[in-house]
Amino acid sequence: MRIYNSLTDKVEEFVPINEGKVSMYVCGPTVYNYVHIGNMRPVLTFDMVYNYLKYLGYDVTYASNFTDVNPKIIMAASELGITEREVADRFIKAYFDDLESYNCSQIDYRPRVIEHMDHIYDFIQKLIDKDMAYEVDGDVYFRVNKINDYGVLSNQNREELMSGARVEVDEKKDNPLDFALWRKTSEGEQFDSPWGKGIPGWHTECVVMINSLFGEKIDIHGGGVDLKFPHHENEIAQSMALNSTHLANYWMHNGHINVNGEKMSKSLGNFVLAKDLIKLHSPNVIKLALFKTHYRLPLNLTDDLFNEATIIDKKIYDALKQANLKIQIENLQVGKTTQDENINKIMDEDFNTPNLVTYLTDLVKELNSALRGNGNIEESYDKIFLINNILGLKYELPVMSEDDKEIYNKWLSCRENKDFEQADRLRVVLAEKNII
RNA sequence: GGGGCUUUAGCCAAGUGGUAAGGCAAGGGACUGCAACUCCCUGAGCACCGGUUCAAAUCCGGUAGGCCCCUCCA
Repeated sequence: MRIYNSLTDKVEEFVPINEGKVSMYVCGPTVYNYVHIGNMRPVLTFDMVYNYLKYLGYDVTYASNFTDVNPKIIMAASELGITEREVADRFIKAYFDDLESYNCSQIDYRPRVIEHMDHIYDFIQKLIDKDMAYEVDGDVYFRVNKINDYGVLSNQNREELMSGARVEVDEKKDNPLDFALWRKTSEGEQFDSPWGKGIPGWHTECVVMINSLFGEKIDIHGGGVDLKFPHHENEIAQSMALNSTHLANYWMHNGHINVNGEKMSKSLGNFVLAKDLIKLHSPNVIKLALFKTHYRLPLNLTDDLFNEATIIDKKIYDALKQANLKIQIENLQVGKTTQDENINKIMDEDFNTPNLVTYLTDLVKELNSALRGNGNIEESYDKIFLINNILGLKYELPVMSEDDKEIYNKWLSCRENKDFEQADRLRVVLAEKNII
């Protein structure tokens, strides 16, 4: 198994910290609104990563957080006229609904900032004690200068960052690049910290959660490419300051999603919410559309893309449905094939899902051919399901009762005897039961 | 200004040194009592320029498009 590691910008052999086990953390949403399709890409991508690691036999522990303490939530609360907790609860609920409608795997941990406040205080205090951070007027900032390889993830250096016109100078900071670990607030929800009332900085929660759920270092840390800098860079800086580790051995970043060639933005009004897209396309179609492109590349959502995915999805379904029928009528034994080296060969190269989708369609072709007497139905069928499980594709196939089987056999014999009138009646019955 | 990604047929997209997978669309054909399903055939020399090499879409340098980050946007 080889993974592209953003930390080194190389494809590297994956070696877990503990043999046979994988710890994985992915930055989750700030729950101040419904998630859009851009938020769904990491969800679906790392769901696939999780599924593939499981397929390989790893014992995977997967965590993804909710940012439920954040200035955006304070703003949303004031706009909606409800409390910050109500905002967070509402959109966490909506997020879980989205995950369900997209047929996502259940993951192991869903930490919230609110549950980790004490850990955050401890963490920040330790940084202050080590002089890696300092308090000014109720704010606490991290000393970026103390980290030698600051910029290791995003390939930037302090000097260039400093000279950049975008860096605003804040009188309170020793260095303009220093980032807030704790911020004094005067409005909205406030927490009583050792440095006064306020809220934690965004970059701290992920490190704290990882440390308290897994320890000082995990195997895989994931998220959208936009989080590389400053968010992930700052997570690494804090972890280096306290534990002298880069927090994760493998950093993975998924590319962005555009819609019809344009970046999603509020001003363009082209935000595609996850809950709206799922009304237009099934989860299978959306996943196929996504996985037809490698996770690291940008992805442009268009009608053409979804049309193509819809056709692939239907072909898979049609073949599986016919195979399923034959399997039940002829009592074929499926589920015996649990590994396929072709899948490994494809996926071991940094999760090459475009090639996996191609292989999937090849297997569908094989299955169709087997259904016409040229090949092994069970094996092709099993392999297709191995891939479906990795990509998170779900197909509901009809289960036939004894009666159904009888009707089906009768239909076949009527056709054989050229009793087309009766055959047509039976065909309608079978079609209504979704059996053919 | 700095960092990074990207450019392969009408469209989507693999391939990262050895002679261009696959899909969609289009056209042609086969199968078929009817439905549905299925199968086969047909297309590019890889943005451009230069270099390295016996050999480059693949490596190096440059030019030109597109995109992302440096604004708590995945």
